[in-house]
Amino acid sequence: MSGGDDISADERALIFSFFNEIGIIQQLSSTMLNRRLPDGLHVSHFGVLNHLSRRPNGETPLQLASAFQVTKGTMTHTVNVLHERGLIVLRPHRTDRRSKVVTITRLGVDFVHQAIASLGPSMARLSTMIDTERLAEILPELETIRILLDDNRDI
Amino acid sequence: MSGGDDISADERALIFSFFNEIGIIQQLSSTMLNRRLPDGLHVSHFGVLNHLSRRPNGETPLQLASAFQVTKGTMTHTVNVLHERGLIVLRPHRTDRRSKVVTITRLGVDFVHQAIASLGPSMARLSTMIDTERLAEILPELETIRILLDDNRDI
DNA sequence: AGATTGTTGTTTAATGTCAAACTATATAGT
DNA sequence: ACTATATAGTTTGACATTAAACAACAATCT
Repeated sequence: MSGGDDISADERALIFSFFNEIGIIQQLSSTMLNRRLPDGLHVSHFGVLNHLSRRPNGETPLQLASAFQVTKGTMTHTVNVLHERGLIVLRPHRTDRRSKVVTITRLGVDFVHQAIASLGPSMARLSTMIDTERLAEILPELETIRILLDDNRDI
Repeated sequence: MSGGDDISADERALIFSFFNEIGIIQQLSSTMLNRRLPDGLHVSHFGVLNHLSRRPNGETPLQLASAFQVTKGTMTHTVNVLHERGLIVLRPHRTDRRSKVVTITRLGVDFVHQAIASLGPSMARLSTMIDTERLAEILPELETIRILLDDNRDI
């Protein structure tokens, strides 16, 4: 009886619909990307590599997990896969002996380029069909919602 | 060399960012919903039940798979879980003996109501933080993109 | 210093999902 | 009618992800 759960059915339906669309788009896009990615790699792997390719100093597994909003266990698994394929290097952290630093290798950079090339045609076709200006307009809204959800994980 | 894959790095980054935000929002929202859903049920189960609660005549597994953009095998699994828990009924299709019709049970309807009640407070807090008018504005854009991706699954 | 609490990464078991092969029925072509 | 092709649902094997328990180290408190 502490109140706060009064919400109209319309609003609830709106939020449900929003999350539903998000879920479907995610499923369609990741399935599409997974099919196009070289060598059986998954979107999650590509995402991490792409992220690392912009960070020459590397990041810790926990930073990666936080960036992609997956659990630590998931990132352990992802990092292992990338490591087994020689796409990243794992080094002990300089000051914190609990931690590690993940750095992308030459091979990893090459893979990112190759993956982007593989996705190129699909991206090009998408960009002709999607109004990318509209996309640019709603992207900040999505970021806002993402940050909001992130900050209220315990909700 | 058949052309068509000329796209600016900016546009590519935009599309990547979009899909990345979608993925993170999906992960955050489904994690949040999964934690709040009663009896260990998953968002995918709730989604199907909620869908069926609006369709008294039921739907075939394939229609459900299409509505949620998952494979037939995935929907077989989801339907099995719901069936084991007595939340749906499976009947043979009237005219097509390959097919089946899925209908929600009384228990299933109750579950949907219970789940919505469980999610109520979270939804209420979200609706105070998110600008729902903005949400309503971008929802059609998401639908457009979803339909576009759906129609170009082979891309 | 010593004990408590927090943080980083790993491990384990369970589950959702996919792709591909398969069965059964339906539809189309001849 | 017969054959070939298409469609609905299932099964199998692989894998990404999660939650929870765990080990090792760090930070804090007294």
